[in-house]
Amino acid sequence: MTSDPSAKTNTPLGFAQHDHTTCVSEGLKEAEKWCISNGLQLTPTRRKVLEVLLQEHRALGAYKILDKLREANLSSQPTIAYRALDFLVSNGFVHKIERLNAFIACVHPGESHAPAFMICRLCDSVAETHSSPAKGILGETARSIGFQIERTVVEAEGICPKCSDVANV
Amino acid sequence: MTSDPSAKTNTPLGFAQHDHTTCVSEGLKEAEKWCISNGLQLTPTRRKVLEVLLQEHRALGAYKILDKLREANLSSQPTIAYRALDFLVSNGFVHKIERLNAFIACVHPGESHAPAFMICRLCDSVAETHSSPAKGILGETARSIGFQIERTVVEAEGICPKCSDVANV
DNA sequence: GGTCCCCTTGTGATTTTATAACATCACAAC
DNA sequence: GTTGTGATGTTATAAAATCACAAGGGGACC
Repeated sequence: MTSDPSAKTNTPLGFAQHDHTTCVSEGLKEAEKWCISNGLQLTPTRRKVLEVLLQEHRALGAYKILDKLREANLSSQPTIAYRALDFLVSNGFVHKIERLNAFIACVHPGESHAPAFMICRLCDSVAETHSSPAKGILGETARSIGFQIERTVVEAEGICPKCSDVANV
Repeated sequence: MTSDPSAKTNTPLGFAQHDHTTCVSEGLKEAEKWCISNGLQLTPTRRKVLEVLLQEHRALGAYKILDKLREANLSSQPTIAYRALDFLVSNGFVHKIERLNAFIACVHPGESHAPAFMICRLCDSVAETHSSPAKGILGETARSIGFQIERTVVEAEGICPKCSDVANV
């Protein structure tokens, strides 16, 4: 099975080829806009953390991020990174990948969504897409017993198209 | 392997009232059967860990479990607990709740299934049900881009019926 | 009986991830 | 100027997970 990376609007970034330079600049621009219009501060530390994450379509652990902060002559204590991450996660710019205890930049911040992730266990890349767990069996069950879903974690682990191709060659 | 003939297949335990004494004994019995027929050893440590988890319909962290092992005069090093947990998870007797970095006994071991969990953020109880993420939008996306899903993590966070009632009284 | 292999456990150290507790700083409002 | 608020700084510690290596225990096989 060969993957066809040629663009499909439905193709999640991360596994697909794309103009990556815009990912960072666009992402930062989006965040800035959102912060301004919501009275929030995209401070240097927060901005740097977001930038670092936007540079990769993979999840980074908090301590890897901390290293990057240190390189940038910003503060170097765990608390700092976690605080920035809290802010970014709360505001939807970054998601936590629970399966990896790591963080990844959101590919379409601002939109409210129920994100889902595909994690390649070979190359560690992560692609974001969306799910609607509340519409499926889980949602039915929850409604039937009176469980109020506030948030869902949906993470699929497996093999990405690239690694799949390599394995078949 | 059928484990649960009664009609509660659609009602997750954990939030529901039920005869809890059987949860432990039945769970252990199931595990024993499975191990015997598969040439696996349900050693004292493994058995104790499973027992501890069966006693609660909530997730326990590895170190909480370790405490219980210590109380039972079994070994007290993290490695011990993690090894037993690995075994139990691999064989489907226990699931890891990624969101909580904690573990919970499976309510219907033996059946192959894609488990999903509902986690109450107020009382910390956890109920297991099942999902079919591969059938929804996520599955479609994965197929369309050639991502091979091997395993899914589906965890819903929210408020359980009990806590919901309390809040409304 | 011996010995080999495999699975399991024992032990100690270390790494990775995350939070607690408390002090300080900057800026705007009053 | 004082106060309130949000952000940062600093130190310490808790919690979760893994690594490396030694040793026991029981079948299978000769």
